[in-house]
Amino acid sequence: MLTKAPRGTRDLLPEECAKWLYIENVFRETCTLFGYQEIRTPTFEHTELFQRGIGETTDIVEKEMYTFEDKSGRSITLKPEGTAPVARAYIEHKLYNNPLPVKLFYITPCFRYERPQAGRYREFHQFGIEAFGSPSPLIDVEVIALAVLFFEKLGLSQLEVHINSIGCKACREDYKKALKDFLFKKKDFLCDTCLLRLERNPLRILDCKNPNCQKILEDVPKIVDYLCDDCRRHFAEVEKGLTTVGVKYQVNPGIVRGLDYYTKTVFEIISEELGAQSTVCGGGRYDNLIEECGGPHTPAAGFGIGIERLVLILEAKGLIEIPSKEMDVFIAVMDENYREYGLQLLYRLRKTGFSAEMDNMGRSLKAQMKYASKIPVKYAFIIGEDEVKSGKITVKDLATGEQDKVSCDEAEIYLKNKIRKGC
RNA sequence: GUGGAUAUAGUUCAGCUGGUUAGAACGCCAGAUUGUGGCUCUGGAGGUCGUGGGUUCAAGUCCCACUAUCCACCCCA
Repeated sequence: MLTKAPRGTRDLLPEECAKWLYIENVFRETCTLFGYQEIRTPTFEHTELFQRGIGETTDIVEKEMYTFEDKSGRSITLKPEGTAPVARAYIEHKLYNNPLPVKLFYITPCFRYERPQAGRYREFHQFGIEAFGSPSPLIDVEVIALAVLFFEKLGLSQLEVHINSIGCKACREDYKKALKDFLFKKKDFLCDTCLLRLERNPLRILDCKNPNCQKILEDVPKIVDYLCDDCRRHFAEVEKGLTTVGVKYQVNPGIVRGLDYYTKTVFEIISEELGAQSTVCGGGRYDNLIEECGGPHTPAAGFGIGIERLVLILEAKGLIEIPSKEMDVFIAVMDENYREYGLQLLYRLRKTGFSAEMDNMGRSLKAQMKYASKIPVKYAFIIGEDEVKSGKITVKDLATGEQDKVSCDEAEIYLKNKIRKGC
């Protein structure tokens, strides 16, 4: 236990960190292009926020939250998703006094107590964006388009965009009733979990994967047929907007999303590279969340992207760039007598902006050279008796094996000309 | 929470029906006549065989429990 990360968590070793950093940079870049600004919210919140925001009957709140009491008896929960905390911050800091819409993005760890699986961890990370204050379908379009552009920048253009509308409060109730009536007649053919859902949350039956239920669902009433005029118009404009900005999508009536706060547009972006967890991005519009959390009526929309899943896809497709960790210089010294001379040069180079390294293991010159080529490093500076006497360092290009003599004073200039960097 | 598979060096694995000091490859470290890497050769370090019980003269090898990992269900990112 002592030497093992807790179940469902993991360490990102340097090589993996480099990949994450690259992806994060692409995400930040994309968000900036769309005018979204970064926000960072706490790792934990009052439990109440998630109960109220996500919904008491959702799986997340019912069985997946990391909830505990702190030393003064407050109920605290590690954030299971990113939207509710951002919504809370929006209200707390009265960001609605800014010119609307307020557009924010975040990169955050999330925590859910579940059995780990392919692309599923107990601590996982999300990229997300939220746009507050605009009821316009063009915001829905922008949110989806931002995700799509982000994936494209990473080289992923084959991902499927599935969209649906689950209506507003009013039309959803009508639909739920119609759905219940329909399914009630077929209840003998539904699986056990769907029978439970029939009472508690009938919408959830729509994405059941049980083959028998799937068959029944073929003729199920579709929510698009129950949308009110406003919701119908909204959805049509989302579709039109997506087409205008060149986002390919498909309408999928099965997309209902597991969080209670969604209204109108919901969407998922799916990859076939992931096993059972095929959703890499999920989001939609949530026009009531801010008000339910005690803020002014504020329509909003956003998405969350699972970073671990994204990395899995990029790795499967060979699209992940691993930046070279090659260093500029290794200073190899003959023996202890020349260490000080080398050390001075080492820090001179580092201060100038060259990455430089020197032996700290008491290795022989030969072993130092061996180590230098393993790091790896572009140039080895060799310092011994001759070099110190003449003031000229032996420089070896480890790629070609060629050697040069360079005045110690002009080492930076030499490097600058060779690798166009620093100074 | 449910089901299935797995658990041997840093890594990937071998170890047949239980039988002497648990192996290989790669990696790591050090040498190959003394101021230099990548190739080659030689040597070395490194394993409570997931943990705890049990069966047996004897268990990495059989049985049980626990833990962890992987996969799937549920649900989601």
